[in-house]
Amino acid sequence: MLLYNRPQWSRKEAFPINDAFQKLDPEKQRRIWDAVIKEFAQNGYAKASTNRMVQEAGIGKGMLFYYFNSKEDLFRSALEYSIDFISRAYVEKLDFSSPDFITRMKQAVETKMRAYLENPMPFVLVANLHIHQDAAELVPDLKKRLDDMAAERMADFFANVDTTLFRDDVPPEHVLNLIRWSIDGWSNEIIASLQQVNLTDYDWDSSVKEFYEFLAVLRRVLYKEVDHGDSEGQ
Amino acid sequence: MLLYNRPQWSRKEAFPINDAFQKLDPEKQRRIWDAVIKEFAQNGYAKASTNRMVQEAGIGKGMLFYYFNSKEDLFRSALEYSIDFISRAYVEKLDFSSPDFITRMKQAVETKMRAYLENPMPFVLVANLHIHQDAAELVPDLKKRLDDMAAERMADFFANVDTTLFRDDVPPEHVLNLIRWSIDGWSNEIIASLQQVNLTDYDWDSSVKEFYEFLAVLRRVLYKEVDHGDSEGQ
DNA sequence: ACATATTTCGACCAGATTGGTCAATAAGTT
DNA sequence: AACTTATTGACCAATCTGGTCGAAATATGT
Repeated sequence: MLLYNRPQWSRKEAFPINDAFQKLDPEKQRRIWDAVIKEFAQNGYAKASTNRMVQEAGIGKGMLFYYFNSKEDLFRSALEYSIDFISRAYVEKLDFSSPDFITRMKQAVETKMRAYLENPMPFVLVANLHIHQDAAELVPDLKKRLDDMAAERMADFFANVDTTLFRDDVPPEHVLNLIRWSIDGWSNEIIASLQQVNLTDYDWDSSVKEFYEFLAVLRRVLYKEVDHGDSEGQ
Repeated sequence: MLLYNRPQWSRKEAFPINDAFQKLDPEKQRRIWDAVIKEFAQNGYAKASTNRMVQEAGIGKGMLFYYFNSKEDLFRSALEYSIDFISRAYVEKLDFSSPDFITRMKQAVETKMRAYLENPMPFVLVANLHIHQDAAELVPDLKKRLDDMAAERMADFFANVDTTLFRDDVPPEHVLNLIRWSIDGWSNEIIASLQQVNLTDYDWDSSVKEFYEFLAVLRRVLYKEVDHGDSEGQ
């Protein structure tokens, strides 16, 4: 509507020129996403400020509304981008082939760690969604997609686990919880300590080694006794 | 100073009349604290809105600045109140007399749960302090008091633990971590499920029973084998 | 070289929100 | 009645809000 006599140099309102953003230098895209997602993650939708976003991203105010047409579009795009990244870099790389639950958890936590280090903000946004109702209500479809994704992941995660590996004087669901919570606790502390130390000079090797030792301990206390010879491959 | 010739009906600026607030109906005090602390906990200092506070508390705007003189005073008072409550209802009730780590953890988690249910907002405020720099910077002394309190609690917690109770094919620090993380994971899930269900009709009995079973499992897998006969008293 | 198209900026807008004040009044107290 | 205390919400200047737009810079094509 009204398009016919609108001068061509102002196609702005005609349809979204998101492609202008896509054509941007990837580094700049990343800077913008970081600033935008961080602001939304910290403040939800209503209280997030587009002014602070452009300031942190180091771009002019106009550009944000040139790439995305409105704050609402921007939020939707930011969440879509986050879901895409998490799917691609984490969820789709999960490997449920092993029936050994600890092996599964190990693979999952490593994959998540790698994805988180490559691009942490999407994880933060999604994790904080549930405390910002206004944001979640704005995009019910995306919220549902996320919930479904989480539910499906959970189901896959616990499907076809070989519980006969577990010691049999303890109910298997307790063993599963124990493993889950221990590994969560471990990775939470890693992430917490990560935020205080420079990423580059963090001692990953010794951290990974500790993690493997920790998994071995879990095996020893929660699995059936096994003819020893170090069960952990790689 | 300046007190002598100031008209008595305006002692307002002379010194804080916090006592006016103290004399309030305790229920009203509580309503106000809930609103105030919630707003600060969610938004930090700068982004918290006194307007929203008075609206949620159901009092007139003027009263907030009558009880407390400024937003800054208000924040300080709110954090002091929170620290006091946490100390009184949680930290001071911790019992480190038993050398059995699981017994200690059990007592601690029960105490914290009770305190949290009685008055959750102070815990939320203190837990969120570290993600709101502006708030923490405003009251460096209180921040330090909190950090010291946490450090001291941690130290007491691990002091004089009888590690000979633990199975000796696993390093004791791993056993300690395993217990800590498992119990944290358990209580996190309780709190999460609590937020979706009506508090009054939550099935506490079965939840507590599950917790005890869970502790028994921890004992079985992490402690030395012991002549059975159910070790858990009460 | 020029002309046209695309990016980029930031001053600017009206409307909302900010922390804080204060005159008016309601509720107690003596 | 006289006086003190508690309470309100309209009001203030200052700041911030999402969003616009003209102008300038840059890229592209010829």
